[in-house]
Amino acid sequence: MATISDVAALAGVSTATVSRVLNGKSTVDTELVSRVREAARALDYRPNTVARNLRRRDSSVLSLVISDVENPFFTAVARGVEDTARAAGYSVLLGNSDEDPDKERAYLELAGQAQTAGVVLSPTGPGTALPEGTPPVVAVDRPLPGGRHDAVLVDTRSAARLATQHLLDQGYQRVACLTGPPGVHTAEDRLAGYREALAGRPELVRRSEFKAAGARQASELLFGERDRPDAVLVANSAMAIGLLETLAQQGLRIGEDVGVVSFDDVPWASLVHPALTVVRQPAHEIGRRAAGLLLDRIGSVRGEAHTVVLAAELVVRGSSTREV
Amino acid sequence: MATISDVAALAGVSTATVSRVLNGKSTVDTELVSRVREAARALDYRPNTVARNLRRRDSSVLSLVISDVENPFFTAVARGVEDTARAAGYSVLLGNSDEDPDKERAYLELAGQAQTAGVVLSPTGPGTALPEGTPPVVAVDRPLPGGRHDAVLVDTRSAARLATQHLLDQGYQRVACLTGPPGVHTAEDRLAGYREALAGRPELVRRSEFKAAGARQASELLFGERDRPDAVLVANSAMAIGLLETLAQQGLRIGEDVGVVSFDDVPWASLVHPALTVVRQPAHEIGRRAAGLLLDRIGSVRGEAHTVVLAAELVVRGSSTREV
DNA sequence: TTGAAAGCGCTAACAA
DNA sequence: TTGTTAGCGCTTTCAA
Repeated sequence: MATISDVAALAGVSTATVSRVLNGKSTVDTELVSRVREAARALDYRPNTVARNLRRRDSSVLSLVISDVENPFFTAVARGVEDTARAAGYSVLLGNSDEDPDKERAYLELAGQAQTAGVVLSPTGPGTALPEGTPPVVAVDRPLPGGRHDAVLVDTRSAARLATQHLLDQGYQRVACLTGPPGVHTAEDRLAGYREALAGRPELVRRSEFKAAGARQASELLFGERDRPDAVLVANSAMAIGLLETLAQQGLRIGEDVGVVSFDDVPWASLVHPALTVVRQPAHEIGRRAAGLLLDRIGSVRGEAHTVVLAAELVVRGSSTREV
Repeated sequence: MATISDVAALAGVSTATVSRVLNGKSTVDTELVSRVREAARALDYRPNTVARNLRRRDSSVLSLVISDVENPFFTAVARGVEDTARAAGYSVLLGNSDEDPDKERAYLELAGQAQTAGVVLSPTGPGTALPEGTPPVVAVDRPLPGGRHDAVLVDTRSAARLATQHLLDQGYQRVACLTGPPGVHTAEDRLAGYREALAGRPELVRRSEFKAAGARQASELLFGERDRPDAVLVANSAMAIGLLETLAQQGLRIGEDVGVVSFDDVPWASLVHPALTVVRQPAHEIGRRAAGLLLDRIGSVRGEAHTVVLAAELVVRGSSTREV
């Protein structure tokens, strides 16, 4: 690979001039500009971004640390981040923390050491701490403890309340809530919304990790008991899979025997029968807004932390009604 | 952030000694080792990987350029890559080419300029060219033209043949193939397998991009014609969504009226009714093998290109049989 | 075993 | 407008 000195030598100028031409800084004689351009082309020169970043003490890559790459919600967030990052000339380094605080920490360390310009992070839990040297952070989906950081969240509590209320309105009597692990903000928030809607009715709560396997186990317990629920609010789409598998296995008809509302609209929601009623979160927009906030923060270090709270939308389909 | 000089100053040694201690190179007096260690801890020192990479002229990050982050197949490949990369002390820079050769090129440029140690790439198409300065590459899912690069592929042609044969064996008469864009290797391969199984019977081929929307359009055309197919082999899970939506809309019963086999086993395949018969590709293993090949290649620059071809498995469920 | 010194490729003061 | 020079933070000869 040709270096800047090779280009300078071929063009008969100093490396400083080459740098100026290539970065469009200050003004350079048009004659020299074309000589440099030509030399660069002739040598098929590409600037070494590592060297550039070292010198400039920043870079044009953002880190994105998410808790589950196989979750379509986070995948859509990632696209949102990538889209606005790209438009601003940034690229995105993705890390999958897999809900593991150790992995999360490793990726945050990397973000700092690798001179990443900033990070979009969906924290694994309340224990998330930012290592020394971490660049500006925007939290998504879940807030960072301390509230000193920008965040893009969803009003998932109201959504859970509305969803639960909807099930009650449809005549379901024993509405259960299948939510995520204790301490995880989204899990607690959805649970809180559920409780609000219940308004004193007996509650029926089960927890598992945000994966299909855990939700299947929890569902089996839930429906193995004497006082079965006749409706379930489930906290994400992976868990919905575990729940629906269990219902099918037990011969329970969705909608008719058991009303279901799941968080996250997924492409297959309309393909199951009856179609799945969901709480649709604006995942792509979350990513776009987060990247936007981060870019602002990188541009000018203003003080206050901004928290953007987006609304979720209840999309009613067949799984939450008996009038099929 | 503390630098290596700060540590050296505090420990009363040279930066060279600090470097030696931190990298475990050559032998350093135990006394000095502990002084350096302590100084590093006191200052909460973290090496600047950018500077290190510049000097060492390599790095411990791999690039992964895939053609669609929202496709569960590629997401699973990504996990495979990440898992083995992490185990070897590498991290992964993800780029989403979105089937766009320009984006792909941009990410490949980045991989080279950012001194990435290697790249795992699912090429967008036959036009994919590697820019000057691209590190070692291993192709996944689709081969790179020229055959000079390592690749991890799936024998998708045999799988398509078997899947088609299975539909014929089940008594379907007019089997159609809904495949990807012309020139895309996987699209052509699956089509070829379909044709082999047809063995002279009239073929019925439609193409679209590998997305739900395109497949829906194509399906509408396919089922709007006089001579409708009574079975379809569809080339990926996103396209399957478009197809199933169309069938539902037209009131056609899956399995009974129209047999369906789709590529890629997805979590929701068993939730639709009847459950979806699929060709299961070992996505996670593809990722693991690709990362393994890449790490080998990075370790020692041996000549020959290796191509690993993995088998796919037909998983028969209800959508491809009439005996529901 | 240790330190001095050079330099990875680039950018940014500072002079000219 | 251009070139000279001094680093960014680290690793690695080369001497001592």
